[in-house]
Amino acid sequence: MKRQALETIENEVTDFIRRIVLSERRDGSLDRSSFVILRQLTTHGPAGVKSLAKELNLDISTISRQAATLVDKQYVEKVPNPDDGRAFFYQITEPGEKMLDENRKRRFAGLERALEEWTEEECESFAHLLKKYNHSVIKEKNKKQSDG
Amino acid sequence: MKRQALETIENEVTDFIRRIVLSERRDGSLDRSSFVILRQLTTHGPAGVKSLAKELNLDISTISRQAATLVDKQYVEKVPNPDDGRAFFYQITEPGEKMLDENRKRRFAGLERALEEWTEEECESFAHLLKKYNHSVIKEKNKKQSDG
DNA sequence: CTATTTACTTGTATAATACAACTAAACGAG
DNA sequence: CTCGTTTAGTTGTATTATACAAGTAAATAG
Repeated sequence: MKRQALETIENEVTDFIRRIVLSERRDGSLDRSSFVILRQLTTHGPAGVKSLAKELNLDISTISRQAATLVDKQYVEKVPNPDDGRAFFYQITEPGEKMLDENRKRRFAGLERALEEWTEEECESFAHLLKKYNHSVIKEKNKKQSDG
Repeated sequence: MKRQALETIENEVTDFIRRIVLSERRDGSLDRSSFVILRQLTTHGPAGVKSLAKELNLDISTISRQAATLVDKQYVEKVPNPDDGRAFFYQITEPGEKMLDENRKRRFAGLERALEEWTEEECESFAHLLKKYNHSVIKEKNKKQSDG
């Protein structure tokens, strides 16, 4: 029955998050927000705080500070926008890319160890459903917003 | 290829978390930690801060404060342990159960809306894999700890 | 009966976050 | 061109979840 499945998802999701949020904390290196910003910058190209904030669903001020610490660590460069004296592009640097890559690898390795005994089909199915889930949630959120 | 699937999982998981952590924030009512404590108390019965901390993988002090706010809100009662003058049991109250239940319903409803168009098979499969994932991660964590 | 351990609380610190106030550049109306 | 308004970004302040360390009081071991 679908209801049963949804209940399980609901329960497991809570655990899922707590577990990951916690495990990330100890992970050393990049915290989640830095990771997410760097990832956004590589996958979607240079951007200013405003668009980053929008893309990542965070407050501008949050991004502003986090980006500042990334600049500090020299993982990103703050390039003035030639067409607008107020605006900047944050651009990932060589060391930033490297850091992101290492982090990805580390995260990936943890996952690989955990899912060692999963079959390929299970992995693929989970990947697919997780992705689908994310899309469903985005869609639902947009719908809700346009409803008012 | 399994590697591809794992990469997708890794990517999607990051989004997944950010999304949920954020959406929970606006949810009003119970925050995640309160929710988790209440849920733990209903599913595993009354417990003191120490065992709760262990079960939930949080610091004792964190639980202590969170439990205190739950006592404040009268969602749990702090019952002295008759066999040990230092110890207490936190016990969910009637209003606490009600609150938990409402929250579960609300979370559930959100999920249901988001997954409206999923087939039953997809839901079941996702529920199953999420659960399996959680277990895999716990197992991996324990292994890592016993390794040293 | 004292010393140690245990269950819990409280002090302090950090990190991620939001909202609100601020600064400076850009833009639009006259 | 100047002035008021909007926009991009920063900074002040507050909140929340968290951990670690120090403290308190009860229990237990010698």
